[in-house]
Amino acid sequence: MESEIAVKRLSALAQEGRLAVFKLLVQAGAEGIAAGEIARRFGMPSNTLSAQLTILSNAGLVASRREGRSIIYTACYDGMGELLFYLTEECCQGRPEICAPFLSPTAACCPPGENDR
Amino acid sequence: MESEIAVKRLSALAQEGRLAVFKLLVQAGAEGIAAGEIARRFGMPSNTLSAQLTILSNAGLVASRREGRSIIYTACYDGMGELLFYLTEECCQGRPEICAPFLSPTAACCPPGENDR
DNA sequence: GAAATATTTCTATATATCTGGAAATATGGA
DNA sequence: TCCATATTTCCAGATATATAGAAATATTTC
Repeated sequence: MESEIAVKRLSALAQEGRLAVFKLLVQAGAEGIAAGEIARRFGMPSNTLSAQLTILSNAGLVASRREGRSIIYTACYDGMGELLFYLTEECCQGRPEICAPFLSPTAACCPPGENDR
Repeated sequence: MESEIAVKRLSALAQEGRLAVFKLLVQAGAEGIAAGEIARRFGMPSNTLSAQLTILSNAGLVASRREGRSIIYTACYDGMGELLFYLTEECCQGRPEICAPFLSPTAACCPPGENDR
């Protein structure tokens, strides 16, 4: 991953509201949660939340799909995994095999099939 | 970890310059690198770098020790590990054992003894 | 097609962050 | 003590981010 993307993802997560939203979506799994429902849970105006979701989405950390009138957001586990890998890949004098094999971008956080976008 | 600390750490890493400095220190290991040497490598004014290091330090991502006239900075692998754990701990419907056992705060990124503060 | 619901886009204001010049502080050596 | 080196602190201007009101867009239902 390029550092530019890593910074974008880190920035997206570096805010109380967005981090809370992201964690909620991470917990929610593949089913996801509608934008309105998220706003309701956090008592946030819908337009404010929409801006937050756009930032997370542009960073590749969440995805969305329309379902009727609602737009359902889900966490992108792959995007998260790539970031975790980037943060640790060159640890220990460039010998990532020591500490980060389990963090490889292909090692999905959730069981296969559960986190397909 | 409290979300406030997570946000602080994410914010600290969410900037090109600081992320590069942090990765450099992660690669450097326990030996660390002097502030001046870091500034030289990145062609950064010393006061600008100092501000960046202060932010990383306040976030608990780097530590420093004085050695003669120089101040040596090192990565805090534990602080990093805690953050990674926080980001993944409630993944998969609150069953972290599925995806994050290897990310536990006690699972050091580097071999034991190499990353003691 | 009109009304209700869900979400986004436009826009502006407030707030926070980034950067580096200049001065201050700390250490080591002559 | 005086000077050179290493780093930090103070400060201010430029830039970026956060928030939300109002209007616009999209979808379903009647």
